[in-house]
Amino acid sequence: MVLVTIKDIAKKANVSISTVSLVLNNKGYVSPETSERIQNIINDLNYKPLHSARKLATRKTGNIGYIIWENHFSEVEMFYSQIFLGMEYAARESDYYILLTTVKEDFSPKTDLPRFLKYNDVDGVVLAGRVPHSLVEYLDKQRMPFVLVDYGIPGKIYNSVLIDNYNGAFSAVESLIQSGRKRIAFVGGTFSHPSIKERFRGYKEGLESYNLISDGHLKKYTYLEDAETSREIGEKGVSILLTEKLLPDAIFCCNDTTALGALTEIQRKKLKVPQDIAVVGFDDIPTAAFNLPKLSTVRVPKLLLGKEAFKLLNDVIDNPRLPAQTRLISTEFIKRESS
Amino acid sequence: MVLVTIKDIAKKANVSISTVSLVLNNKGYVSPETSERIQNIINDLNYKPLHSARKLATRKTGNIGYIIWENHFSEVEMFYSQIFLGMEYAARESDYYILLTTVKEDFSPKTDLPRFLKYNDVDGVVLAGRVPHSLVEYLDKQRMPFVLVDYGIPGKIYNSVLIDNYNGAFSAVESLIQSGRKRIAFVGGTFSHPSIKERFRGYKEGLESYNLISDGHLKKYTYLEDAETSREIGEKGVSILLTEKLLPDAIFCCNDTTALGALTEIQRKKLKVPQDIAVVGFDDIPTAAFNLPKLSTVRVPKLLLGKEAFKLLNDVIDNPRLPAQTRLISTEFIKRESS
DNA sequence: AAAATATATTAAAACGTTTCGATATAATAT
DNA sequence: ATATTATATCGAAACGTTTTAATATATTTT
Repeated sequence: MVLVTIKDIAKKANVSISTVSLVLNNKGYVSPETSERIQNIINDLNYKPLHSARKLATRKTGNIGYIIWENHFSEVEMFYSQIFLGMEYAARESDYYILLTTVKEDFSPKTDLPRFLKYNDVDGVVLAGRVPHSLVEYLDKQRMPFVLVDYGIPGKIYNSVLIDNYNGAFSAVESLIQSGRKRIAFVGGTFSHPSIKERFRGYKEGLESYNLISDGHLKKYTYLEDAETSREIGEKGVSILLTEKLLPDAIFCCNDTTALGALTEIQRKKLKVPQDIAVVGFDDIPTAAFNLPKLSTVRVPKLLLGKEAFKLLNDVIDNPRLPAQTRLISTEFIKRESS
Repeated sequence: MVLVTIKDIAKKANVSISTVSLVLNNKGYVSPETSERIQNIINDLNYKPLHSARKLATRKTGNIGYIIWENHFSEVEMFYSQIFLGMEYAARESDYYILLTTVKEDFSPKTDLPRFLKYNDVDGVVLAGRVPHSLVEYLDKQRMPFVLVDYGIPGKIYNSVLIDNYNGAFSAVESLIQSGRKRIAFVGGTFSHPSIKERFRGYKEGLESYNLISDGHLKKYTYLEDAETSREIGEKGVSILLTEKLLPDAIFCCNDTTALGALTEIQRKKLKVPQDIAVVGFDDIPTAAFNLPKLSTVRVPKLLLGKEAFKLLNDVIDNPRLPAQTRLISTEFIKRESS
């Protein structure tokens, strides 16, 4: 027998197809005895309902899309793969499959639409990280349920799962202060990314609440470059900060990648970490723990981000008219060797 | 109008559903005029055939699975994500979606089968890297078409796409020799992985063909540890090799991760790379280019691996009785700062 | 005791395709 | 002119589910 169908089960159980379908979806009324009998036969014959038939009947696709910026998947970052994995874990408890695809920086909805959107093969979409605004607008217009992860578009409110960047940064700075650091610098990239803006705010207000921010502090001890975050930015930032007469004694970087760049540059300048300068990052990418010295950082629970995004998306799919909501995921400061 | 169906197209074009289907799949005979007329209407109404209906009728799932070992996805390695991306690119030219999932080390077919296998939701599977043998046997027994990427099972011949590890290693060693190195060491991990075995063979025969391998050379200058490759192995390997009276002047590592570990340990011992010791890795993971010094390595074209795996799997799906074949992907030596 | 409701099961329609075989005409070979 | 073959189109069945409405019986409420 090549394929066991619902018909086979029905025949063997001496019931109609409908009844089998009812126990399959446990809907409606079916007596406990019949139900059990059918269940047993299903197990015996190892029957699995054919997805495509089911989808055709229910008019669902059973897929959800996961879209990230191509560079985020190609480059060093494991960040977005972890979010995906979190989603995949959550999806395993459900009937959904996740289709992962990437979009290019210069995305245009006319020409570059991911296949699963073009062919209507998903019931909803998760977008992680910086992502083309035109894509988000497109989804919104099409009334395709979607959730943003670790990103937001200024002036717009969408369903999203965000990192508690502010408190994460605040606690990192606080830890530096408590270990005696006084001149804490900031190195960061693209301010257009709201996460980074928030991290900067956490940094600033952390200093303020300990009265460690004098006039001109930010001017002296802040290096911001309007580019995608990278090791280079970290290196450049440090080499500029180290020209100050009064060296910073700690650097808070907008993420781990930047922090790793900062570390190499500091070491290249023959300074000791953490003795001369402490460094802390943000994200807790795997490399952070392997680096020398091991990088102190703010851990972002990536799997949880993915899981929460999946759950939120499901809520949105089930109830598309819900007002947009934001779920905040909190972080944890991890003290290692660099601070 | 909520959903455009083939019926709508047929009605508007004054033809039968069958004819529309024929142009959709360009099969059978349909006059150029009718065909064009139908095409235009399809475009006008932006009609997309419903996947689930199509799948139901054709008895295909339209999916292919991509399975990797969980650690390979969670850890630092971007290697397997890149292979996935190569597949995804190739899939975009086709009708297939790719379902990515991970399996655990202690996999058992009874309990841990990926959903898409359990529910028969894929037409074939690509397995990348080290992967549970029981899974491969299961697929083989089920006659599920599959392709191994960068892995093989001793004594078995399966459809696979492999890296030309031997020649890659050979050329790396050759390059070291040509830049004057004489005492070239090898540091590596799990010999149970056939790729590493091959890399070792390339290393050894490279030395032999230049007569650089004296009695006892391998004993002195080889560090092998039977564990998953890691930075730690690189560090440990170096710290042991550096106890030799006659220090090696170059180290060929079985992959970049190991090489990065080797580099940190060498630098920790206050030796200069490449002046005192040259280091070369294998794979060309993104970090290799960002490290200090930049790591010389053997580039493995990961996207190509993925693409080729996808193509081979398609061939196997179309013609399941084909004898198993192996496609070898060649590498390229990338000279950077570490050699 | 009748009416209303809860429980249990089913037949048949619907979901949107592909494909097989039938039919009809046009072009080519005998 | 007749028989073959190539071209063009279509009707109807099939793919394996879910769902709606109908039917029948059992239980509860009036």
